[in-house]
Amino acid sequence: MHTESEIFPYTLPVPTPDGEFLARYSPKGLCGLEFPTRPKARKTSRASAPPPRQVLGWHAATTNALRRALAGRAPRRLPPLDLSRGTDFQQAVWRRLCQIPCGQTRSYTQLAQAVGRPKALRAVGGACGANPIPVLVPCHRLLAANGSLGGFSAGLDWKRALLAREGMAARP
DNA sequence: TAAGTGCGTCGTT
DNA sequence: AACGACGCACTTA
Repeated sequence: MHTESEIFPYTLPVPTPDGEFLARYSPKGLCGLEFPTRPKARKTSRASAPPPRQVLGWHAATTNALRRALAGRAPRRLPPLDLSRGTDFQQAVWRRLCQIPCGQTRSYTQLAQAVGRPKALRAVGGACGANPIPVLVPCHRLLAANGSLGGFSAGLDWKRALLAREGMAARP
């Protein structure tokens, strides 16, 4: 018997000029995105179970959105994002991140205020580090209060590059 | 100015 | 109970 939980998540490659990202799909939508991993063997999608039509549609949206985001342009349309695996606090942070327009930045403090926990700025950093869909959920648009980069799970080079492509300059 | 230290704060493990 | 993708005050060089 095949239940959804046995088949999902589907993992599909996303070829981009920056390398091959990996997109993961739950029954609800895109639930994970991974930066290109260096030399190793690619984690392939389950060959035994071809993705349903719906997932392929989502994946097309993901591919277009990601390529556009990597070029420093706002995606025209996003696949449904499944952020349900996060805590309430994390989901609140992630949703708020999605409201920061391309080409703009906020501070960790500002985001903490925006989710109604003005003193939880450090926890906001933690939530960013747990962001399952980087780039499309733009955690790279959060900078430290003094304008410096702050941190980035995938490496500060990525954060710098993403911001630069959006026309943002990181403070030396 | 730049770099390092200490501490408050709070969600997560 | 310990640990951060923070921020601020303060000390040193």
